[in-house]
Amino acid sequence: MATTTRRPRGQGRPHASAPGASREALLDAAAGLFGRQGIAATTTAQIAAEAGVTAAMVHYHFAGRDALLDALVEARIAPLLAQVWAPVPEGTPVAAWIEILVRRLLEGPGRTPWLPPLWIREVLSEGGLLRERVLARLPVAQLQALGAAVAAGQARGEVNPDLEPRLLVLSLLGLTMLPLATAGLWGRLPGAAGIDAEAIARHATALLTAGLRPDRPGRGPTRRSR
Amino acid sequence: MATTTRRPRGQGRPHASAPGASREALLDAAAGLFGRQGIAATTTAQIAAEAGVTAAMVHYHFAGRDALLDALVEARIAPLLAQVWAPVPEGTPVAAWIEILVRRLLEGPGRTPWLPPLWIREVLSEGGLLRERVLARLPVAQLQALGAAVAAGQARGEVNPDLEPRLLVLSLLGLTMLPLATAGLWGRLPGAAGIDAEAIARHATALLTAGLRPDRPGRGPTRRSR
DNA sequence: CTTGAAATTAATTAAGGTATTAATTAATTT
DNA sequence: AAATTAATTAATACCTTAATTAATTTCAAG
Repeated sequence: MATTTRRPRGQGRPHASAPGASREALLDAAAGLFGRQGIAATTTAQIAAEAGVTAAMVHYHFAGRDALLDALVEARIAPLLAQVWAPVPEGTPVAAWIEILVRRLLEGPGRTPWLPPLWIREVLSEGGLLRERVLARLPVAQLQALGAAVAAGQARGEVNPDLEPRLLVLSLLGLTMLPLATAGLWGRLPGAAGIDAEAIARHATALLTAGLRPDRPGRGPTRRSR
Repeated sequence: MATTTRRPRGQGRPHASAPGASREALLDAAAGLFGRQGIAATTTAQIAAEAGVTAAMVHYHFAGRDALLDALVEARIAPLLAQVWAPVPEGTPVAAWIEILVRRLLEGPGRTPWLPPLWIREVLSEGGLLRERVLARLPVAQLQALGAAVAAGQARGEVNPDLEPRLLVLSLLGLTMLPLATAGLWGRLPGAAGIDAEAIARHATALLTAGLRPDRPGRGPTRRSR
């Protein structure tokens, strides 16, 4: 829990520090709590406490609780989205494209502890409170381009024809963000310690590349360098 | 919205109907609302209204809102869990086992509209309100048996060695429950209509079987009979 | 220095939610 | 029948939370 310097602050304007510091602190506190507890279960008082200010500050820096959500998407989530969906070189083959996306997902959002649970819960889940706001910022053109590339690959016989191009991105999320979001869960299942982002990346890539089948039947484990 | 006969009911004990009817109605209403809005965002008053009774009934049939969650897990979720994890014949090969699980997931939980979102949001997600309750009912032995079978298959060179056995079940959920839970989302993305449970099953099975690669390079689409 | 704007806390208010109790009617037992 | 138990609504007390306002302190510009 927020190990910020929590000396009880008196009333009045505080001594000069980084400008906008408390605003940033509120956004960070909100992101963390939302990731851990979900948005609906988090009160403004909790956010303020974790940020080291009072609840009134939420209404000073933002118009209210709802506007805080807008600001969070704008300031913390949109940049990560842009990072993942940055353009790939023209003509990148589908398999390579997918692998790039997996790597980016695990290097950006995957390293932001609050993001995977927040994404799963508040964007993908039915009735999630960030759905509309994030939906409006999805890079639709990029998504469609990937779908088209997959379909083209299928037509040329280079991509598994039983795959549904429009489900592929969701599968990607299911193989990366979902395991990350549930990390706290399997810690309590017997014998499931020591699964880190690297393991998730290897597993996801392996599954996407070859499915359950061995890469070349009969070989030993392929040691993936890093 | 609950198309039950909603004639305003007077005070006092109602005329005999199915015994325990209002209790069941409350559980159904809770499941539906929880699936659509999430647990934290659903009030007892909403549940009661959808069930056609007053909020006081929640405290009559259950000890309170919290005990309602226990009852929901017991009466509505545990049976679905048991159905999915019913034993498979001794010695079933890994690939077939996985395919059985995919089919069961889509035929049981997958046909229960409220379950996928509820599972994603309240079981898998960090801080989900059903986590502890469901965790206590997971068929740990079954899960471990599957993990062991996968590891054995890898040792014999029959299963992709880069897969992480302990992540496989989660991957299964990511390829089945997650797309179902987000069905409401892609309805609003351009050109993504008409993806039903059948399509999800085909996509998931294809991905698990062969990954992105065509089954036998150069062939046309394999028409999967059903 | 003085004055107005900025950043913050404390205190208050209003809305909404859960749980509780009393009253009411139907069913069951004696 | 009479008494008791079961199922239900209505009213309300209590608590939590979001939002507002007033007071307080610091900063920056003339």
